[in-house]
Amino acid sequence: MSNRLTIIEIAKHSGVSRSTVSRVINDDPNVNTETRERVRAVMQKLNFHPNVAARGLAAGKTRILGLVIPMGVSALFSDPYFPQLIQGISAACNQHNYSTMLWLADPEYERRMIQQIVSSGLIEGVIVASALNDDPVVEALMQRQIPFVLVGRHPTHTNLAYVDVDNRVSARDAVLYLMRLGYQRVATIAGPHNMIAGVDRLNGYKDALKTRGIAPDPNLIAEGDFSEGGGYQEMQRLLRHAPDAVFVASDAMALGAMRALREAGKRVPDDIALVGFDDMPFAAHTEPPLTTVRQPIHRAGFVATETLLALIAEGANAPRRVILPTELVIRETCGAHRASAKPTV
Amino acid sequence: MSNRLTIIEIAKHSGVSRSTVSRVINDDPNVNTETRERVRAVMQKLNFHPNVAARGLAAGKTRILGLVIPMGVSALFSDPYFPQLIQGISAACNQHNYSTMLWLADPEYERRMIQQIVSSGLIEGVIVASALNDDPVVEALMQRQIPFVLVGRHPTHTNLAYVDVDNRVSARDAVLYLMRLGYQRVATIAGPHNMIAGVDRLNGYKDALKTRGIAPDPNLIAEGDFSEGGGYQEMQRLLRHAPDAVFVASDAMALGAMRALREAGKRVPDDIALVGFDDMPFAAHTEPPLTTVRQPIHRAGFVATETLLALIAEGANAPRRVILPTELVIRETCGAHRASAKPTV
DNA sequence: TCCTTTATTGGGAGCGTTCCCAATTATATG
DNA sequence: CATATAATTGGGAACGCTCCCAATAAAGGA
Repeated sequence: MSNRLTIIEIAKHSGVSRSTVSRVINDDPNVNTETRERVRAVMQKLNFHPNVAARGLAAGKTRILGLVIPMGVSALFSDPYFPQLIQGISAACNQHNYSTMLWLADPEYERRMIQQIVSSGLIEGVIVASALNDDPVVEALMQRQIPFVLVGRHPTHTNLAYVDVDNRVSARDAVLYLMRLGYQRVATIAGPHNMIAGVDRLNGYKDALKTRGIAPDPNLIAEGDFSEGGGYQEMQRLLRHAPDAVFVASDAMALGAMRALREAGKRVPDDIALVGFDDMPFAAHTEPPLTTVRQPIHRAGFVATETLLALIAEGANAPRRVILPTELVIRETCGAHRASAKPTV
Repeated sequence: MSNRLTIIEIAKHSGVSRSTVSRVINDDPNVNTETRERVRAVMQKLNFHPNVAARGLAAGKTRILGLVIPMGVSALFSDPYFPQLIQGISAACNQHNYSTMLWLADPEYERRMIQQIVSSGLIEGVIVASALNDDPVVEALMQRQIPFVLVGRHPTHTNLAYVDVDNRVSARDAVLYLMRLGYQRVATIAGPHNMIAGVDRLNGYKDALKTRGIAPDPNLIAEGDFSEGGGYQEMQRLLRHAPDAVFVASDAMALGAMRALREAGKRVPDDIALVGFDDMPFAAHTEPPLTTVRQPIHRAGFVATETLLALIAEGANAPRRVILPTELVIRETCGAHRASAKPTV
């Protein structure tokens, strides 16, 4: 706080001008090698680091990115999705020498916050995680022309930059897999309809049915909220319609579903098979271990960051869309390893 | 980015000087009420927000806090502890109109990062979550005289500001509770010895033994790393020494312990009772539900933030230490509700 | 050797605020 | 009504840096 070290001090100590020091800091090639070394040494010795606010003001570059996590999905924040995402983002930031500013968009403060982000002039770009379908953050960002990338595609603005997995195809494949295992009444606990990942996965489920020429049965389709509690609740409801397998759109919900099944005295997978989505760390340790669609969350964060950086550096002609691959991780809840499993294909 | 709105534009539009606009922005009382309203209206209409970097430069106040999460505890980041903490911090920040900057202190970049934080001049103070015992972040912060508060007390620098729960007493009470339930061979899976919470809880365990005049048996003391995997592993080891109850220093480890017990064919709590620590959201949903020490993590984040803000505002004479209460949440893994439980007190 | 080109360096101006002091106006006091 | 006092306002300077252009030194070519 007090009398901070400035570029001028460094200049004095190394017998050059303020400008030269600035050049050294910014790796400008137009500096004599010897001079550069000398200045560097002084900076090191005095443990000098340029003032970010001043650089931001003078150059408009702050090396700071914003990360917005809408709190409509607050419940979600208690599952490991966001931590993993944040780790990915953070890793990329470290690598590129950027820092991250975090906003949990508490709805009450949301508007104010958006303004702050967008107008602070502090931030070079923004990553928006799991936006709701009609998220005002996205609108504000578009309006202000701040570079930003979504984690998860946007339902209506299709040409925004984003990184995502192919939720629809992944879901379809998972359901088809269950069907190949011989299950006849495959239900789903979908994600909320106001999140694109939720609807995409539901559509994938329907695609699978269609492929097999089966009409979707509303009784076999439940809508959860991606949380454990939601999965528990919806599974109880589904139970009344006797599915023999359930595609659950998140591992957290699958956890809840398993709890409901346990309480109902149903065995997994013998009575009802389950496939989850996410491959959260705990999925390998449930009883029995959960078959699930693995999505590379950490990687998504990493890639989103790099995409954003590219967007900032290259403007509109940077690559804008990345689809990351998923993988069906076959463990035990799908019953693939049972004797009684009867693959039909 | 381009031609941003500045205070001067606002001044022109409202027919006053730059200074007056600045006064309005900063709620300086020396402004005519009428003028104030007028300026406010203009700002609103033009959707003006002052440039953070400029304010930071001119006034040294940025309304930005730093949050450092040392990545030595990276594994931890996959359990809901940090999300809850972050939510608490974020809530407090929103309330006080501050923002948070997040650093996951990847060891490799740790030094560089510290410098950045500390010297960026961007940050008014720092919250350090779960510092390791010898964390260089803490040293750097002390040296640079940046206001900061720890979540979890520091082992050696006892007069640093922190918020914490009384891990030692809480652990002791939990263990005493198990003993009152009649268990004879109470073991523990402790946290890592390089984290103060780990050693405090272990000491609490030892305190309880001492109270009952029992010498600690090294065979009944395992050291985990606060992770599920660690709990699993350590429980397998403990099993060889036939404990009848285990105090597990984190819920995540308790989860792993339960998995180990399941695989070993032991029933909980009939064969071995368990008490965890944290009361993570999933603790209520394990099979059977986990008895555990609840600590108010969200609240800790909130209070830590307010403590930091006080520190920034009032300097050294702000309140510096907060101990938050814990609560033993009795569910089923402790066997309290069994017929076979035989309370001795 | 003189002139042109290139490599380095220096310094003024400006980024958008806040802070401080001086100026102006309104209000109160005798 | 004149003067002291309070309320309001304006503008210069500074915050620490980058950018741009001009200046100087070194090097190459005729």
